[in-house]
Amino acid sequence: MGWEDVRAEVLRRIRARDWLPGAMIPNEEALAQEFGVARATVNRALRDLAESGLLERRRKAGTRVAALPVRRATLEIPVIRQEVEARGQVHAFRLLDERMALPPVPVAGQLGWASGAAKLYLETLHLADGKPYAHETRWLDPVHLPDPRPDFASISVNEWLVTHVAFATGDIAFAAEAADPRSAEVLGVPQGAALFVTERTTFTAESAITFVRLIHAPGYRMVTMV
Amino acid sequence: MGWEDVRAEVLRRIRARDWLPGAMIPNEEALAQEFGVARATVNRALRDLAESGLLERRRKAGTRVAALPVRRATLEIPVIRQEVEARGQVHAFRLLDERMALPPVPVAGQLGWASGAAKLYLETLHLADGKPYAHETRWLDPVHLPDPRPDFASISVNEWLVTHVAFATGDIAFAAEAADPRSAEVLGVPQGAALFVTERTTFTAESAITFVRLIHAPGYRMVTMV
DNA sequence: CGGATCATTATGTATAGACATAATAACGTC
DNA sequence: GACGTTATTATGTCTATACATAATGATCCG
Repeated sequence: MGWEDVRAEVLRRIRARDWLPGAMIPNEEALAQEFGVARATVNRALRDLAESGLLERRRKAGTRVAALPVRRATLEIPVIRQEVEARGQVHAFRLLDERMALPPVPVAGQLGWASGAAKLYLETLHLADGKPYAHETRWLDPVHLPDPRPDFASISVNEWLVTHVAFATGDIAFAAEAADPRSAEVLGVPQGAALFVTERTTFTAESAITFVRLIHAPGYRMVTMV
Repeated sequence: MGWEDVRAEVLRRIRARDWLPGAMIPNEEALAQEFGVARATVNRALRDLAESGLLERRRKAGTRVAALPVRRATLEIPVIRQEVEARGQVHAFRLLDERMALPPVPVAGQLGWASGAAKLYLETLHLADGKPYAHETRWLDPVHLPDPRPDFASISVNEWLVTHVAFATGDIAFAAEAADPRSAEVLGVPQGAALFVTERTTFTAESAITFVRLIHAPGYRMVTMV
């Protein structure tokens, strides 16, 4: 009887509605006795279910089945190359543009960059089996780059960053947007087509490193299991 | 020195590039000695970092910093009412349609429903502060409903399901789609507008319960931290 | 040399016992 | 009855120890 067995049994009781949404369940001590395991084992199982949003736990108050479960799904956010290769396709990319320029005010603002400071702008087209897969536009603070700059035509910016710049925190946003003229041209779709967009901001402890927009080709779906 | 402190210190070393991507880190025993804690405490910390994709662990092979980290972000998928209320707005909904009908072949196929069997079709408009927030279309197997059916005009289908039907597994997909005539009319946007769509399929152990499409009003963004 | 076998090793998990912590419930006082 | 204090309780975490398990590397044998 391992902690996964305990979790499975608890999950079964929730699904079978032995324990109803909003109802308290027995405390760890009692469950440990019932299953004949140590309390730590029950704790591990219940903690896991709480992390995925099925249980709500509070000290002293006890454990209850979530009434309106906020399901937590984990999204895997791979490097594009891995994503394409996982589909059994060949990944390639073309660096379309690379120049120093003034970032738009909203971008500079969100990243805490002083307005009027030029940053590196990079534009890349990712291909899967030779067909457009995603249009990447990126603002990057060149402070984090060595001199001379890496050759981003041969190694993708993202992969260079993850292997050469300190791991970082950040946030990710997903949205639907109409294709602007540039993305439409690059991806070979009509202007105004509905495209899935991923925006990612990455920070080190002190300052913003980079802001990327990934505009995916039509038909892109992000899938997860619950 | 708790496990969160251990995690913080390990994370610091990864970010500071003391431990490079792809490199091995000391084993649990050694770290436990260094930090003056039990091995279980180190284990908890390293396991947590491995779950979020920053470390790769294999028995006997040891622990290494992920070379190309597949970042795992957790998405919270709340009930719409909670989502709207969390934004400080008032949630309301209108049941637009409720009837028995034949589900389209792709829907029936994905859910494993026999073709030719009529199911319940429900169409709902969710409002935030009186403005269109999301257009919900749903196919539901009436097997899971009591007779007579609940009054879905007064309690939203989703909330009725989570509180009255056994918890279930399922999958969720996100995509960008152009507004079809019906969604455009209901949400008050031009046809072809880029809309964010969430599709969710829910199963019990045996059979499919429901398939929902949530078509969000323009401007909808799904955000997560890493 | 190739391949099967076995010892070694790092992580994975279980255990009993202990103390910490947060939150509730009970109590006493005014 | 309202309010502040204290006791109680369930979860949270840590420790030391033990054994399980998977993967590697070394060894032995044909």
